[in-house]
Amino acid sequence: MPELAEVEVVRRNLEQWWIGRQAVDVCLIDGELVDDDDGDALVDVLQRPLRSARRRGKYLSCHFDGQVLVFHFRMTGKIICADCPNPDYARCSWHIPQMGWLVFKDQRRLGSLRRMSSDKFHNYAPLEAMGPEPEDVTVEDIRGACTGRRLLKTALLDQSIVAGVGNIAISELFWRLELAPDIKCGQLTETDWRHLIRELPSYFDEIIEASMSDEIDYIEEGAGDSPFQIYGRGGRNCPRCGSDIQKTRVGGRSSYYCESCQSSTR
DNA sequence: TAGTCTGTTAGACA
DNA sequence: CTGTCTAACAGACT
Repeated sequence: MPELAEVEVVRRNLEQWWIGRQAVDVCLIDGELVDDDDGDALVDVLQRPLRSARRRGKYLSCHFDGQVLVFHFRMTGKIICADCPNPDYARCSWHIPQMGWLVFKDQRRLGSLRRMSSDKFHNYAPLEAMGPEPEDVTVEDIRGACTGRRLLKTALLDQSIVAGVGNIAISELFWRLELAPDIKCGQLTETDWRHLIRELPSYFDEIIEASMSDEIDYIEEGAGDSPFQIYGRGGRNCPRCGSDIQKTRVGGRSSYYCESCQSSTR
């Protein structure tokens, strides 16, 4: 569940489920989740009242008095609300009375959970290195960070340039902007740049809205329809012009695009 | 069995 | 120095 939008959905759900409450029980299921000697400290922090849940790029931070827990979900991590502490792939669970078990699930176990003091959090290196959020980024921020020969896709996936953009967002954004999947930074017109900057925040806003669930049981994936127009829809029809959606590889990752709308020659 | 996957990073290479 | 590619992480799925 790993792009900005999905992390933001988790953050909003945690605000509903957890803020002002405290867990009365903790199950640390996967010992490798934390450093060997830090399990007890993690269990202690998880039982303090949650003060706030914040997001920066794809990072989620949970703030307690004096302590912070920082999650990164990588490819398959997520936090759900369940009625037991050990559903499949659970790595750590904590029980909020009247609410249920909050479960950090992570099928591939690439995600991470770090505990640190509030002081340390304020200069936590991975967050310091993070570029501006999509709503704050400017044309100069992006253009200044990449030369004309660089793939736009690669530049946008670089978290130090813009925070939170993932591989799905790239396909969706490029389709909205009618940009070829392998367009280089130097090939964008002034208008393209302006549109990109404008579309970035609105894309995420829309996906967040479409992905939100006010159910207390936060959806497992796949239940509803995909909010995506292009990603994962190879062979189907472009919602705009009806042509076939193609799948290709750019910058080592899959890109979906409409051959007709997103022509390479401009 | 081989290829794939919403992420990140180190190292090889051009 | 720039930028791209691959492998690795670890596991499930097709």
